Amino acid sequence: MALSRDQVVATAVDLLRRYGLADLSMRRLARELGVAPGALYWHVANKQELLVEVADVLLSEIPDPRPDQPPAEALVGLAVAVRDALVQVPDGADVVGLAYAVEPGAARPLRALAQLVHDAGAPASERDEVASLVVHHILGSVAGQQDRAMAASVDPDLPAPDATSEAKAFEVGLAVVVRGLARSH
Amino acid sequence: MALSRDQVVATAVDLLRRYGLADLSMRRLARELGVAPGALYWHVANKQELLVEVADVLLSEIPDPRPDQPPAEALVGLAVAVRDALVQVPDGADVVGLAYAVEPGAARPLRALAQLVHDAGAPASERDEVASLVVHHILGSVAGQQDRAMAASVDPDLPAPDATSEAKAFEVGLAVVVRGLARSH
DNA sequence: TCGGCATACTGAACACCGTTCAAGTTGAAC
DNA sequence: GTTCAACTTGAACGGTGTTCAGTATGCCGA
Repeated sequence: MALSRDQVVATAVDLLRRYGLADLSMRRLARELGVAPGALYWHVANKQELLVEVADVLLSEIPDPRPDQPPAEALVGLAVAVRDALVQVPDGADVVGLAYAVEPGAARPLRALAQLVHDAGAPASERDEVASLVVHHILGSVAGQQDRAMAASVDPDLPAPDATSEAKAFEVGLAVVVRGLARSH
Repeated sequence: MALSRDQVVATAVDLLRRYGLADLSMRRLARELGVAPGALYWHVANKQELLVEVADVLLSEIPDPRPDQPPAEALVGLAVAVRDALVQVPDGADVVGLAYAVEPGAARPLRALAQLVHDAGAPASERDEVASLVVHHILGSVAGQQDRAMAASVDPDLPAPDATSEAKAFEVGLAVVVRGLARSH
């Protein structure tokens, strides 16, 4: 059976999940699919486009927030959910960061985040600015935790980061944002 | 005269400033110094270490905040100064982001930022968490602006980002953080 | 003045990378 | 059975970070 774009993207996601971004090369991906590297370029324009697609898949698995919660609570819940989804994936923050730079509103959870920022008190004119503050906080937190984990695995003198307290630290920053949001007008 | 570590780092900074991270390869750097690539490894353990040093130089040029301002104002001023310094350097956010991941408190301006976060109302237990929120906001904002500029230069249909309004957008998010920081009750 | 020695550097190689493209192979429609 | 598009190959182009045996340079004690 012929290769399909979806198959290429799905295998890329799998490779990322298992080995991280450094091992997600076009050549490695082709080998995994039993195909010559050039074949990938029939289905995908270049690696960057592929990674945007991969980011979409990662984000698409995050459920929508429940509509019955107060907005501030829903905002925190969704931000935590996005963070949780991305820490599981090696280099998840880098991949999504790239995609977010290309088009910030492409993925549904990120659009929902912007909406909740508005509902939680930001005027419409500041919605996207504050949403990107939250997104950067998520991506920075994920990248930081993963970098520290990586550093600790290389140099055993360094303390391995604890997932729970990293998550707590993230929520501290998030709470400041939510508080600042409530005090507009 | 023999090469020195400082000379290697300074030339790396220069190359970054002029051509960006993609053109800051060990080979290119060696060519610029009139030396074989292997020679660099006498002065620097690897590229990552070099980039951390480069980030230090970029940040070291940022002046300390004036001590007579109210903390919230000083915090905004310093954050804006750091942002301003980094937008001038192609891929400045990536380079500093890498260094920040390795050791968050290495550069003086970032330590000062954490101090000001405390002065502006964060309890000591939340100082570093909120500081990293601000740092991620800075780096995300810089990376975003530069990515959009890059995208616009490739595809002329896209709007070129306006530096002034990008800076304004950054300050909107920053203001939310500062507001959330001000002592509750 | 000579030998020895640390410092500094070269040249070549290793094992990769993303991307392009002429030429080849399929498989379905006519 | 032929034609035509869809798809794939194989080979190449021009890079990348890093290693390391060997070579040169300059200083220091004898």
